[in-house]
Amino acid sequence: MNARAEIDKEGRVSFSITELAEEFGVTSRTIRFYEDKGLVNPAREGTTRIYSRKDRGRLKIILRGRRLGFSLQDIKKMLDMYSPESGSTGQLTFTLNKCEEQLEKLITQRADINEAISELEDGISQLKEHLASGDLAADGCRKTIA
Amino acid sequence: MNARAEIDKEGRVSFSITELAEEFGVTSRTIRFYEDKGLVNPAREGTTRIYSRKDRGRLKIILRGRRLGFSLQDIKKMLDMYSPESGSTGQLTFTLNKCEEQLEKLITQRADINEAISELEDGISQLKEHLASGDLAADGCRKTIA
DNA sequence: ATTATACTTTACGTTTACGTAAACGTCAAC
DNA sequence: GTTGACGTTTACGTAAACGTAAAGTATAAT
Repeated sequence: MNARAEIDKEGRVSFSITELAEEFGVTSRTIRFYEDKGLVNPAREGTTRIYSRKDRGRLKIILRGRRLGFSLQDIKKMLDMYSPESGSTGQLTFTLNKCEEQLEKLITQRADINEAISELEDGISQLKEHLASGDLAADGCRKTIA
Repeated sequence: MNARAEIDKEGRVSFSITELAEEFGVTSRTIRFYEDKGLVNPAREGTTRIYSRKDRGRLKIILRGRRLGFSLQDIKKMLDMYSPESGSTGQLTFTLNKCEEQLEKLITQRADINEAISELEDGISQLKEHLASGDLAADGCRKTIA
């Protein structure tokens, strides 16, 4: 396998902190903060942080977790789960339990979201009816909604 | 329609703050805090708060919003949307836009959650396999993982 | 040599969402 | 008449997740 076969656009092997910050739409401060909390651990070249593809993947997971409303602490646990270098059977079992727990939380959240979505959809169509029917006189009249 | 026909168990008409707190698993401090932020507005009997069924419904929405990771500010906006007493066409249109915006956010979140769920499910089954197969050796057992 | 650019650490500031104590009112029970 | 359960307001405290200077380092370009 040629090691340098994929070092152009998407096959990058290492990234700077600002590259990742821009790619993911966060500040470099945020990324350093995550390191402070033990969520990523990039290599160093002197003092400068060098992020591997794996680090980049972790960042992706972190930010998705954040979008889902998890705390950084939870996310740290989940990340530790995804890479079970802690080999003992006890650790694995613990990890498994945490995963299942997390899964249940997510399923609950999905249900919540589905409820909220249908309620919102109902609300929206009601609003549209309202606007369609009673829209005869008004100054700030703004109709086309699509 | 007999007005008192439903005043027993589930047909309650008013609630105290601790009743609601216990029902929803929060502290009364939390509920008062929500009032401070304008999310609920219970009646008063003297100084004591009296919560109607409608208030109770609002609380339910608030807490679901919280589970979904929304800020109280966002939740307040959403609540204001659900009750469009603001009659002008401009207000309604604004409300409609906000609703649709919110709907998109929720749909994105649902997609995120679905991703996270399947990844977690994969992770769980892998962990289970690992536990089932490699469970022969003892405590300090550390296997190199892919 | 200096300017520019990107990176670093240290550290105090800020917002959100409550917790927690202090100090008091009210009503029924003992 | 005081104990206890439940309610109230006021107000300081706190943890999480960064923002935001402040001040220095490193490298490349001018």
